[in-house]
Amino acid sequence: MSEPLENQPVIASTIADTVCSKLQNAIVEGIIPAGSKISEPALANEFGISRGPLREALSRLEACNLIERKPNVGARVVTLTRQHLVEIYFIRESLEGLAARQAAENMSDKDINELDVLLEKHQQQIKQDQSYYQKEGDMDFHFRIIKGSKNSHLIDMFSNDLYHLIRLYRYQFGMVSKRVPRAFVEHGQIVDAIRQHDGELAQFLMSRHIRSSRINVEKMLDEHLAITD
Amino acid sequence: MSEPLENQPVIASTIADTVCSKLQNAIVEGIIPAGSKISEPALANEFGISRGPLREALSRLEACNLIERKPNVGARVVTLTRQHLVEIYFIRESLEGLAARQAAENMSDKDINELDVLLEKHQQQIKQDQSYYQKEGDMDFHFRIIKGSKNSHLIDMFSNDLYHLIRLYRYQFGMVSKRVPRAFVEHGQIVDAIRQHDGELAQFLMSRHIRSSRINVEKMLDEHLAITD
DNA sequence: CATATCATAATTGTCGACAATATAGTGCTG
DNA sequence: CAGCACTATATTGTCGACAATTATGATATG
Repeated sequence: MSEPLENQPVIASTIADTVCSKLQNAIVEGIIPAGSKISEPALANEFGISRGPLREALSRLEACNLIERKPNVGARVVTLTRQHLVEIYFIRESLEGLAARQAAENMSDKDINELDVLLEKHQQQIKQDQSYYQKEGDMDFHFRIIKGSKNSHLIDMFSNDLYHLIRLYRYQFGMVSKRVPRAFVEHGQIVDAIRQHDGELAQFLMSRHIRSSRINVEKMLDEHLAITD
Repeated sequence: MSEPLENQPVIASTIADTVCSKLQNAIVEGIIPAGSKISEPALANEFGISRGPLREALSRLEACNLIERKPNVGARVVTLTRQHLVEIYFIRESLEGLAARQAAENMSDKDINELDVLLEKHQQQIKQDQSYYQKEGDMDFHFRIIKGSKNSHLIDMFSNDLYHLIRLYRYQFGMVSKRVPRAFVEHGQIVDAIRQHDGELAQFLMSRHIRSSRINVEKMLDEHLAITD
């Protein structure tokens, strides 16, 4: 982590906000490695700010579960474990199922058309840069559905917590999956269900989509661990 | 809010932690009213602390969605709305369904026995103080199931976010429901399903349990609003 | 009288220093 | 040489003061 953390794109108003966003990206991208200790004086110095706003930023990082803090000891970037990843998948299977259902009930035709546009864009991306799609494109789609649910608390939970963790694991475990084409097809099915305002079907498809993804990831992790160990 | 906020029971290590807990209770119990503005100097003074740790506490309150903060403007206690409450119920229906399923899969016999004890205790409480049961007893049960899932991230999400919001709405909207006996029976059914390690059934029962509760609350709110408006 | 403008006051954001706690290293003892 | 105690160092927690921003209120103007 001897890299320029202080120049990373972001638009915010308070220093704590800015720094928080930069740190989020830095952690997700591994510039600050998982499990590493965070020194307040060092970081504050690196950003050229005081420890006050830095601590505020750390508070928010703790809230989105990117770091863990112990009183009088300090903060560490979370460690990535298979178990934690699987836990998140189960939660997503449940929550995004709900999101899809409510999206089918609450999305306007305009919203849905924009979803179509997104899918089309993704279809192009897949041919070019599977890695990018897998990291960000897929996330775009899922987040769009969440927002489509119009359930503001659900949207909040995602934005503050799961969003960053999902990105974190994607970047750090970053394994290219053969499931990308299949997943893309499933996205299409989900959008179809939403278009027909079939909440039950959308929920079923989304839950199964994420469940399949989880099983795939579990399999890949098992193989990978079997090799590295 | 001219009441003694500073003497409320809590055990923690850092000042920010202590104050955070006290504020959580104060907000839940309405000592600091919903929607009211929070003055940092005033509160810090009331607790006899500096603004530093107070701001740290406010950060955490924001994380558990008890207050909202705008940069350069300040913090307000969240306002309670019917829509928000319903959103939370949908999320609970989804998440606690998952929790019940995983609890059925992961709870030990010892855990389940303790659940039985809890139910027995509740049976006594119902006869004595329905109000207390409805506020805290019911919460105890649901939280116990969450913990039983052994899904640490799920437990975290509840502890930091939903737990306080549920209590908040219970206390502030505090309406006595005729559903208490019925709900208690449903709790028993859920425990039975968990005892048999029937995850699917436990999930179904828990989701339906919360759905029923939501519908009941919606009905009561409609009636109540019809009267007050 | 209502509205806009400006000066004042109050509140939030940020900083640097001090106190309390934990970590690291050294020396001592078995 | 291993393990423990103690000292020294570094880190975190807390405080009070200053800077930047926003809210308030008085005055002037249409």
